[in-house]
Amino acid sequence: MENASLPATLKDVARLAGVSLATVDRVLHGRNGVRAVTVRRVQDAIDQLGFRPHAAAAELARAGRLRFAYVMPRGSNAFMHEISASVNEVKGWLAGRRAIAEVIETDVFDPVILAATLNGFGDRYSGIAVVALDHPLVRAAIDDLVGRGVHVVTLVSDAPGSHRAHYVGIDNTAAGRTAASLLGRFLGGRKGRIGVVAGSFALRDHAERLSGFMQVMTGEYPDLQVLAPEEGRDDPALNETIARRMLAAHPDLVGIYNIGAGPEGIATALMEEARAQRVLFVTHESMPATRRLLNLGIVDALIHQDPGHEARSAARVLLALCSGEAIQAAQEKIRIEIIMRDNMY
Amino acid sequence: MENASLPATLKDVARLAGVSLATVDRVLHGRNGVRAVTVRRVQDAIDQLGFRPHAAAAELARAGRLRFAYVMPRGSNAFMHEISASVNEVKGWLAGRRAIAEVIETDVFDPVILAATLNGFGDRYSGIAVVALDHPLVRAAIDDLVGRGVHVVTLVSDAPGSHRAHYVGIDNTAAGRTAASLLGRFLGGRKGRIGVVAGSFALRDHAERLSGFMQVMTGEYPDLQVLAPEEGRDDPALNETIARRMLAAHPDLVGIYNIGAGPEGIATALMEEARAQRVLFVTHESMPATRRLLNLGIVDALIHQDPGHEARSAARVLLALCSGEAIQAAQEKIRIEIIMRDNMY
DNA sequence: TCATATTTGATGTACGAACCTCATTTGTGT
DNA sequence: ACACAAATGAGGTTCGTACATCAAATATGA
Repeated sequence: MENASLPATLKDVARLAGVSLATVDRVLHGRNGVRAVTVRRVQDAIDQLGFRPHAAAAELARAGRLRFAYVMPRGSNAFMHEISASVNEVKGWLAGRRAIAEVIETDVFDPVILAATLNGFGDRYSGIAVVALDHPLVRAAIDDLVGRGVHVVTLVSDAPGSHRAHYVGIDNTAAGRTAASLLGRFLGGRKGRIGVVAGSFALRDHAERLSGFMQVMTGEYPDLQVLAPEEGRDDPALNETIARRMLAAHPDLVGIYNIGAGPEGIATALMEEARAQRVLFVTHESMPATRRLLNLGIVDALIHQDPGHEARSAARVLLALCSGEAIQAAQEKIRIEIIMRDNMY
Repeated sequence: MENASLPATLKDVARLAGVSLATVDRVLHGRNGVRAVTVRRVQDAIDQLGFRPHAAAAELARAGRLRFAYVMPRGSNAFMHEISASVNEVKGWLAGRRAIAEVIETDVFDPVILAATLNGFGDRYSGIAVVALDHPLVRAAIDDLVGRGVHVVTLVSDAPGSHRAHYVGIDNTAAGRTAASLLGRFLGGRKGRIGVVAGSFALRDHAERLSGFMQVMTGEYPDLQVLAPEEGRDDPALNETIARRMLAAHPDLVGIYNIGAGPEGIATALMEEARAQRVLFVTHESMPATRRLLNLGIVDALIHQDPGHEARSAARVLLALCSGEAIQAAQEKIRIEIIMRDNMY
């Protein structure tokens, strides 16, 4: 690491490696025409000096602009729309950094279509943020892109087996645990049954949330019995039907955890239900609709991930990856936020 | 806004305003020697073109000329140490952006000393982040700096009447409300008394938290009676004494809210207390000590503000202020985080 | 060993803004 | 109209990297 006073520059690397600037440049950009021995010598110098390209200089010198793609689900739920909206805000910031972002909408829930979309990119983009699907076809498409030198990060929904450089999103197991803790604490010792509504258990994030939820419920709140989870396909109408059926079948229902989207349906069912004690309701994501329900007292708490932070984080990470900068782990960590009436924003 | 295809540069501004690059530069940096009419003409051109200085170019040209000071409390509580530690990490990031940050430790709780420290800075720094005190002397010192062209942001603790450009910290009233909601919800209808321990009501943030706490308690939880708040001066030992006295005097004490630092003392008192039903405990800031208490089940929830985010945010804002960049409001908003066992990090 | 291919060096330009100096123009008061 | 100050222009240098070109050195194969 040498002297930490001033960051090392390319010139320093060249001097230490005993080669010219041009050669360092070739190594740094993976251009061919450099012997393996020389490559190693340069890389040693880079390591020894702790050299990191000065992002601003790189950006300034970059001839063409960087092109990023955000691959988002088409016509999906409100939360995804919030992310898309945030991406549009990020475009302005990226423009200032001489990078262009495009939002590509596709059916991310169909592995074949999503993989085809990714495969069709060629090398149009230098970086891609994709709301992924944990499926062999998708993993293969991602790995193919990475192999061709495209930087890929997953957004909101991960594809853990792939070679994506980074996952921008929350730990969904922990999110499920958090939901369970909140319900358990808010119920303060009351006994009864808990209903769980998910979008689809085929979605990795939903399955993980459920798993975390069950961990805590069975482990810490034995007085609360969780009903068999049901799939509402993120559809408010279907969710409403499910919630009504649960309420009717179980007079001792004391709480509902909605794992996916479409909480409005469940809220409708709850609002028409008159019980001595309210049925608690925990759902995900802070959005106009859910904030309204929180204010009305229908929803008791929201488990939130900040779409703005996610969109920005993906942009920062892609930019860092493209320019060889270090990623600030602490900054890019997406938090599981608990939102109640008073810390709403 | 003209043509959005390519961002406008200084040259474009100069051409449109009909002046030279040098004059634009003078206007941009508030150097004197430019007629008011000319200044306006240049600013009109800037607005018309939507000119934003190219961050990377500015950074590159800056080359270490920016000096920032973080004015932090000396020998204070653990949370402040966490911020100081974060600031040290930020130094590295700032170094990469060719800006220099220094941490100045002083007695920020004494208005005279703090004001003297600020007054002594002259124009050694182009930006200052200060853990402020809401006091006329301090406000005057800040205003003086601002008047001399130094960019000032307040950190964690604000000085609302001053001309500081930005406050990096949470809404403490809302934080107090959040604490009350959590206690209220966790108690699930139990009746009883609530104890409140603060550091000092002379500290604006403590007073604000208390105010928010009382708002919610009196408004929403009439079954919970709040005892007269006590001052523990952020001292664990004193806090322990206070907590013991509260527990002894009130068999119906069901919860404690610790507004300031030193929660360990209260925890000690609580751990030695054997009651049929636990006394709930809500305190501020996620740190090793409080996370331990959360894991042990002594603390039920933490109201947290992320010191890393605050240190970085101050750096970003100062950098933006110094280089005429826009501040990303959504990004710089410091959130009131609710931490439980499962979303701890 | 020679011809050829591969690897490396030397050098220059560009990026956009910050900041500097020195000349020149413009304005002001008398 | 003059001196003098204030305002402005012109131009250069710097930051660290990307990228291009051409020459020189070295390695490789027949």
